[in-house]
Amino acid sequence: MKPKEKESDPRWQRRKEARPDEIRKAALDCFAESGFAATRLDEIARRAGVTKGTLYLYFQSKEEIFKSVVREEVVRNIARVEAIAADGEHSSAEILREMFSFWARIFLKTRVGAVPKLILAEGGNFPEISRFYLEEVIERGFRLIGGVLRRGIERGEFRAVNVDDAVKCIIAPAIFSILWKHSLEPHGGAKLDIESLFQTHFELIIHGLARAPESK
Amino acid sequence: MKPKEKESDPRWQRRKEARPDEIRKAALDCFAESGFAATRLDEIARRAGVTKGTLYLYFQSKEEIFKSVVREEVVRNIARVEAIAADGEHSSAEILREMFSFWARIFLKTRVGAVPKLILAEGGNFPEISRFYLEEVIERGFRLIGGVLRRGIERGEFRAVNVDDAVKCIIAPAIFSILWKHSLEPHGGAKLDIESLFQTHFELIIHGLARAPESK
Amino acid sequence: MKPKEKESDPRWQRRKEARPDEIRKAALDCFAESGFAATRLDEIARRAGVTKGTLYLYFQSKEEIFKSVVREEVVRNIARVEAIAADGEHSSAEILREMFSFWARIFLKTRVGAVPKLILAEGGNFPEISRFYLEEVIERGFRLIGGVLRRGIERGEFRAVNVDDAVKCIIAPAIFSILWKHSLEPHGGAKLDIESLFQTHFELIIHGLARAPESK
Amino acid sequence: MKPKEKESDPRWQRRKEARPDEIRKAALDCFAESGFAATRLDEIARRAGVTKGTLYLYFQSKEEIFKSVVREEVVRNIARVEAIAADGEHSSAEILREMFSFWARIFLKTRVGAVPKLILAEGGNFPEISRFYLEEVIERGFRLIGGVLRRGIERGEFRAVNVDDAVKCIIAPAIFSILWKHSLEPHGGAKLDIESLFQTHFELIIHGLARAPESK
DNA sequence: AATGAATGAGCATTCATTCAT
DNA sequence: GATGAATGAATGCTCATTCAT
Repeated sequence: MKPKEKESDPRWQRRKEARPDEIRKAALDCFAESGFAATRLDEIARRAGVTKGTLYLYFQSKEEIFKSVVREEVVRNIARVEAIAADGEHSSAEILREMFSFWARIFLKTRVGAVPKLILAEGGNFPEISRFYLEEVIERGFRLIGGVLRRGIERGEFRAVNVDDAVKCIIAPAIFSILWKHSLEPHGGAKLDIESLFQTHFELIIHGLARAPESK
Repeated sequence: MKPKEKESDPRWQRRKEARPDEIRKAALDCFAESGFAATRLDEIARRAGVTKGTLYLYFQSKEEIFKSVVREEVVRNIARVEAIAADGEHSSAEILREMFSFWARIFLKTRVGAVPKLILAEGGNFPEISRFYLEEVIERGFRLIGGVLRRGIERGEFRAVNVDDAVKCIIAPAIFSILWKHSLEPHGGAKLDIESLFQTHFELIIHGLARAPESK
Repeated sequence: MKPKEKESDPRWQRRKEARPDEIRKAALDCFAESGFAATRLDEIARRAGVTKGTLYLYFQSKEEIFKSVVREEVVRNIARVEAIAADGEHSSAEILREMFSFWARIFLKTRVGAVPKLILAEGGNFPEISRFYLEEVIERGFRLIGGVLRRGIERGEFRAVNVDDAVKCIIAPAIFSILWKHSLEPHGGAKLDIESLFQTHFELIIHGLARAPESK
Repeated sequence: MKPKEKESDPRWQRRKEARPDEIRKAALDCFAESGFAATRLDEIARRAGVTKGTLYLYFQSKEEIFKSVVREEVVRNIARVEAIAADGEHSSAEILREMFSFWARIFLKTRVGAVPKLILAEGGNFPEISRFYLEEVIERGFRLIGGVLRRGIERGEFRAVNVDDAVKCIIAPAIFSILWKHSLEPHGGAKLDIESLFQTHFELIIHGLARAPESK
């Protein structure tokens, strides 16, 4: 036995810290598959490799698990997007493209994409979560993209469109993508070629936004 | 008592036919507000002005009510959109604009808008419904818009974009609108000005689609 | 079958009204035997001849069942005691004796005696119940007996003792009796001869222990 | 770290012996406040300054803790009461008064008073404890008081009453006091003036209510 | 056709108990 | 001796579904 190594055993240290994360991971999987209400704590526990009681060592309730998942999986990505937007060297169009690219990598290739779907699907029953998500994610994201658009308009890169609306038009296909991926594709929807969609969307938007320089 | 007049009372006859529709109406309201899982049959019955037992006279289960609501609310709108698309006189851009207008009128101003939200949010738990909706509504809608786009490209009105992708880009803000209206606006999201959003979207898309006629 | 007799079938009518009462009866038995916390809803349901779900047709929660039992079993006896006390013809001593007699009949011969025990045992976890019982039963009872004592003192029947204290001294053996009956007698305590105890108590209270030295 | 000094540290040695007592003390507090069922081992451990696991070093189960508390808190007081009763010099009335005084000091001013309440309230679920308490405390106490009464009657100090009943009448207000203090006073019951109550009780018992009509 | 009382399987949550360290 | 993470059986409560009337 190795009772003394407790502190120094790296496996132990990892496990101890890892437990809540494993639970969150399992929970995200379950929530993504079945939604909040339809997810059973038994199932989360099973996938996390613990028992139901253990969940309550780390979280106060099913709802707290949900909140924690949302916070943990989402907030950690906000800063990254903000970093992209803060880039001053590239053209506004390139920044937009980079943001799309990030979105595609993070939200479409990982299970995190389920979070926005969850918010839309069941946020109604969790007003607090909705508000939190609205403030911490959506409004922050809108501000970011709005900033890039304004910058582009000021620099003469873009036409003077209604920025608030344009932001939504730009984001909409990204939202559409994750909903499609999570809700329709598994049930017979045609496979979505995200790269192609974003490429086309980017083209449309840029052509739509761009001042026709030589026109006139 | 007047048990005998039941049959001959015209009001009764109308009611008799109307029952399932009233239930569907009540159910749609409930589903739209709370989602499928969180909706109680008690509540549907209450709003329909009947008792819980009565629901089972017309529907086999909660799930069947859900399916029926989706089917019923959907089929009645398909033909209308197709009629608009079939219009051969106007320019492709005008047809698109007209379709947006229809969407705004029907899906955003009535409870029907809840249906797409329901599909996206909880379709995962009803593969059959998802498949039905996919085939009967989404693919049909895609084909419609895709047709208009191809027509526009053939006529030289639009640039030669990837039609499949462009369809999604065009539809996405409409989807976004109903999700926002149903899931975020009631919980603190800024009020969405649909008219303005669609106007901006249309502008962007048309500029994005349009061949710069004088360029070159 | 007799589908038409629903209204006129006396058994049906009785059953319909009787359900909550049957549940209360079963609940009182369970509570008396095991206390509030240790009583299982399954057990109450079983004894009432219904299922667990049925309990919730008539009561909102386990606590509400408890409250209802207390109210129903206790309040209905208050008026009777008050009627006894209102008697103006008999001597104060006779009224006291009559009250003892009532107590013995009701609280010691029926399961109702468990109620005070429950209050004492678990009232701490249900402050609302404690307060209710205190106001509706205890203070009302104290006032009644206090009234008789004051009447006796005014009439010269009794010595001028501290009425508030005397009330408690008079009631105490009655309380003691039900606690003994419910908590000790079933586990080996000697069988309590209530009649004899009350007789002795009455004697003691009226005449005291001390031999009146100069009398004789 | 100082693992080696453990053995030699006098404070530690004391602690070592004190552990079970600290646990019992904490447990008594909890049981007194919430009753047996509603008391959590977590809470006992917290108040005893140890962890839940430690409880199982000293006691086999929650029930064993309960039993131990009752036994420990009770035996230490038996001899004292017997010493009082053994007094041969004073009058029987004075001995009774002294016993009341002891009761008031010990059972009403310290946490020990909770023990009788626990027995009465939850003894039903612990037949073994009830029997133990009955034999070791109650019957012994009854014998003591009964002895004093018999002595008083033989000496001509008291009237010839039924001794078995009289013992209960004498003890009842003492029981009543601790029940009131523990169960009703904390939830809105009027504050009990024990000194006054016992004084009145003593008076009543010794002299009774009735004015001795022929006395002088 | 309509009712609504009754059902019972299902689930989140609690907590006494265990045991590896 | 002491810990505290982990357990899992137990239980109050919900709600879709049934069926006698």
